[in-house]
Amino acid sequence: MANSETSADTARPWQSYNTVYTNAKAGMEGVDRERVQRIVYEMSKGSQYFKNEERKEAFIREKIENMRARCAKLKPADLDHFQTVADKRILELEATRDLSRIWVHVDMDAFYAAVETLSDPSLKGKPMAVGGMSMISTANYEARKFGVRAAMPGFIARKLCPDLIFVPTDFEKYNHYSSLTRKVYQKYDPNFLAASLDEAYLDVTEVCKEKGTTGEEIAKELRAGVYEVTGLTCSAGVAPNRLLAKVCSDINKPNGQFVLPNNRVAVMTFIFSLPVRKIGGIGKVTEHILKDALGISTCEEILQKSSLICALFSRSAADFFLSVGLAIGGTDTPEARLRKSISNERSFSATGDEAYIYRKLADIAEMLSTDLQKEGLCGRTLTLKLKTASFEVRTRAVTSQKYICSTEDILKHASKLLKAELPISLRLIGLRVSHFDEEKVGAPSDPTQRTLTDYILSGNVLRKNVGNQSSLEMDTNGRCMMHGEEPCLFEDGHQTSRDSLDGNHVVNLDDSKFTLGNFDEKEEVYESTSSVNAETVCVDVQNEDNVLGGVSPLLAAGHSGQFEGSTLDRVNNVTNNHEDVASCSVSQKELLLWLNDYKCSICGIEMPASFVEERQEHFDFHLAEKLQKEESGADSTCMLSQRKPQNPNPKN
DNA sequence: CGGATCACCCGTC
DNA sequence: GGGAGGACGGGTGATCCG
Repeated sequence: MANSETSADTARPWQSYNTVYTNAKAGMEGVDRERVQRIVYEMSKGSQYFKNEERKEAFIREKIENMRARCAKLKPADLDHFQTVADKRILELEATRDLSRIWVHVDMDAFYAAVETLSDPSLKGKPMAVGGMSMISTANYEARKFGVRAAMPGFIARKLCPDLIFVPTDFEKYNHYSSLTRKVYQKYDPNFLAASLDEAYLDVTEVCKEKGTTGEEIAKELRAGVYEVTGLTCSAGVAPNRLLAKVCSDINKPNGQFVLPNNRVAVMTFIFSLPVRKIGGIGKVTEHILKDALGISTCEEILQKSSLICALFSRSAADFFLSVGLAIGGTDTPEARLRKSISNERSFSATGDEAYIYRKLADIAEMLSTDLQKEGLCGRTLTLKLKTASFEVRTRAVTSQKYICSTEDILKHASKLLKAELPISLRLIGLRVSHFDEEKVGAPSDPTQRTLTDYILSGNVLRKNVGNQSSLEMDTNGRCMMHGEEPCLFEDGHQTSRDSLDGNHVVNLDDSKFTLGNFDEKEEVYESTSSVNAETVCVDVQNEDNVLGGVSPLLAAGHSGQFEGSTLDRVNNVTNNHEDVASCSVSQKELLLWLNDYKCSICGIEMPASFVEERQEHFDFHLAEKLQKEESGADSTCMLSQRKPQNPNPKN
């Protein structure tokens, strides 16, 4: 073994190579950690990738040093002040606690691998991974015993487990099984949130009441149901909010469940012993920062060091951490959110060949344009992403007046951006379009758009008087994505949507909830406990600035920006969201048509989710039908022109 | 000074 | 034998501009 690189430990250098692959994860019990770490280290060291990891690591260490220095400079008076701030926030957050809901988080066990085993039973019992030499998506439990894990490059996995069988990914198959599971979820919560193909959150409060049963029983029943229709096992967590449910589903994995009762003592006991890393939204870096800058490893320590949290982090970040410490997470059914960007990127073996690079760029531009047109979107901002041969990532962006979506326009801007970076040796090129027209276009109450929206919504998708999403799709961060419709259309029935922080990630849901719920009436909880009003916030800013002025100008600036930003955002979003609703992309509404993600709500035809293009066509058909009836209205052209797709009458 | 934009970072599956 | 993904959203600090 070589031990040149790291200075920390001369005998066992790999011990200081912090890889994510040795984290505690389901199925990792009994893994020879040291062996895994050593092999990963030896396969990695000296590579460009490894060097880049070291560079990043050094950067984080520096950041941590800065934070420690800032901590050290805090005087007792400052600490007092921040303790006061923290205590106040904790009280406010505590007031938002809602223990009345029962949430279930369902997580399929080694989903892709399990599906592959289902279609090829000979794989059963053998170590297997879905993915290729460059990257593994999922490994089955047999493979995990060797330390093989998701997100690990295949060639390292093979070294860890020479008999490992590789199976290429097949998303159509996973989609199919995913939709089968969702039909089961639907029965327990028609508004369930799909977090990914293999994960979902269900609010089973109502169904528990109806059936006079417990969350535990429901979870058992639901898992049995999933097994029945798919032959696949899953695990579940039952808890009063999503943040906790997610943690709980991991506890008895695979094919198990864990129930956290709806009482404060149980919840607090549970959260206190939990390492922060278990919380969704706290990854490797944040864990590292909390640990080495603040000495925080468990959730309990977050509360113990709440003054430091408030002193060092922005308000939104501090709020997130504090609510984690309090085990407060999302209990509402969040509104659908519209897509904000769309992107496409590809890796290839590093090259400096300009002709090749330009060709790749053109390919990606084309794929991106296709995706945009599929969604009927155009955007003003184009971002070029490059990863150099040394794994350094750069982004370069332009924003133009015009909304673009054609391959030519994209390529034109992208080439310009790329040109400025040449000469360069690259291993990845990506393009992203954002700043969609939705955000600007459309009067708040354009009658035509309203009509169309109503039309789509009226497709019998609505169920209970609260929440009408046929099924919300959440993005990878646990945020909710389209599929459903917009909050302000059902404001009246949707009052539950303003608890503090969504458990699944740091902040924004919180902000958007404010705005979407729009703060007129019915603000019981927040009104009294939190500084919702712009005036209050501004006063806070003044105070903070004054105090902070003597401590850390940098921090003070950060704080004030934060406050003002969020205030403004709220104001902006109130208007924007109304506009969004009115002008929401037709295609983004498309899924409203598919009951149970399967059956057209208008004509009843059945079409699985994987028939993407067929569905689009089918939707266009209904759209055209509808538009023909209504076409007399001139306003509709405005909308059609932005929405692009193959509608009967694309004007300009 | 405030808003818009940019660049970069983090986290998730 | 070398080889470390793709897509998305959010946060934040810097900088430019009017």
